[in-house]
Amino acid sequence: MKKNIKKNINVVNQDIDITYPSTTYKIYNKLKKSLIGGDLAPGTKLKIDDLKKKYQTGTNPIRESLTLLIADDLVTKIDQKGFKVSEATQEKFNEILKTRIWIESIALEESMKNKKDINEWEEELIVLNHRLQKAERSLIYEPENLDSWEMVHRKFHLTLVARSKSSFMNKFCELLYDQNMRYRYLIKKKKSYIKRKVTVEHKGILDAVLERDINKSKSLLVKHYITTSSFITLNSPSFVRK
Amino acid sequence: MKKNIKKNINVVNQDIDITYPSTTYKIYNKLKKSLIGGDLAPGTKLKIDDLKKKYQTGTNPIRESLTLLIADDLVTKIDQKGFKVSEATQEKFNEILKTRIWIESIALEESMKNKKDINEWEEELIVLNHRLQKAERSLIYEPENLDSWEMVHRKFHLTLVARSKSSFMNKFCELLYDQNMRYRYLIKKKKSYIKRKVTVEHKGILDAVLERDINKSKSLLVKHYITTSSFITLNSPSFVRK
DNA sequence: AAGTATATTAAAATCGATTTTTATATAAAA
DNA sequence: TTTTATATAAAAATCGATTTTAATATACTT
Repeated sequence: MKKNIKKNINVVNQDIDITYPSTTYKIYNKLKKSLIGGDLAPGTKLKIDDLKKKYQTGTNPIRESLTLLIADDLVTKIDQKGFKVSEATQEKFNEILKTRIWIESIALEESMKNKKDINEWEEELIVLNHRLQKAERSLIYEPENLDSWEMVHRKFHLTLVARSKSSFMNKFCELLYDQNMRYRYLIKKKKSYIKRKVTVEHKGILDAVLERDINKSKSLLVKHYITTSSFITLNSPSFVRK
Repeated sequence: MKKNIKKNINVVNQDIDITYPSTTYKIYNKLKKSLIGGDLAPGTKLKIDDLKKKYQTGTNPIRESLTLLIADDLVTKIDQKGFKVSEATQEKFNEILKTRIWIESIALEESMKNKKDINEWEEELIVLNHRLQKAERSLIYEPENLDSWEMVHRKFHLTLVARSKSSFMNKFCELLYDQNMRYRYLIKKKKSYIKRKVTVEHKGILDAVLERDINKSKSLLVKHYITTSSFITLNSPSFVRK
């Protein structure tokens, strides 16, 4: 018996193929949303049976999703003892900030040195920045809404550093961005996060990129990260749960 | 019914706990060895049923191992279409080399700037280099033998860059080292790899580190990587399988 | 012959039950 | 009381069968 009608759905006299993602993929995304959005407190034990009930599915998709989330450093596994939500500490946040600065400085420089399709890239950044200025900043994390401030912001920053011609660098940047985002939402949950006006900073970075001034761009990007991070740390002395 | 006697084995009048790793963990390591050692050709389809037979185990440990290997970039998954051995291309190798140079330059510099326990670190490097000079270089990959040239070499290089105080940097370095190692073994399988005399180069890097000359150390490390890579690329124009 | 629909086969993905291991509670000994 | 052993409960890990999806082969149509 079929659960879903998945193929050859007849729509206006034309057969089209609709392929749905696997259960694992869907659960992975739902869990990831909860983890980054701060709905699951750091250190929380992730029991297979509980998750099976919650997501109405079997052992396999749950375990596979959790295994995927290890790579994102959102879930931690101890062999034979199961999974838990990765801890969030001040030290780890400092590592994320530091590493982002190291990695993204290189990635931005390489993106700017890379002349291939540089005009298209600059135009894309202008459009993304424009959307960012218009978007309303929400308190909740909704990755499925690609027009949300958060998702446009993510795209803007990742596009900035995407042209180093290294898929590894791109992956590292993405990982670190999501890690950083998680900490922002953890702080929000503590209601101690001050919504900053970052509009001017983004415009500054964009202008420096358009001027093709590599050092200025890098230093503004780094300054942007340090300023934001100081807001996170000053207002919340510790992430460590009780 | 128990498959293994795993606990409270009485040895010389004393009960000790011996805990064996999970099947998943064991299969993961075996597969990783095959993937890095070049026993599994790039692009090969990894069928669950075949692997179940080969490793005499069920679906779950196989799928979970493969999922773990995605994070190592040794296995690629397409949703609903299964797993395959990650492709190995000249472009990807160039990316690995480039990214290693970027990342490890920072990591080495930070390792040297970090004065905490610096003497112990230098001594550890001296010992590792000594062992490296003595070790015989083998053609096959045996990660279980920690005294093998390959494993000592790995330890030497990773120790060199391990003190940046960023667990992310350490993870990136490890990932890239293993990726690079895989390409070396793929070349070996093609019998086109010339065993180089790298002893002098390692000694050079070590001496520069002991002199605490950061720029010299970095430039020798980079030179070491570029020289090695030129041997890989020159002697084997393409990794792409037929 | 080339394309399109249908049937068949193969493989991926999932399920639910079982086994193994760990964690907790209880009882016995020092 | 603290420690150590044993029993019980809970959770992780695994298994084997079933379901779903994709790939392939076959028949049908233009």
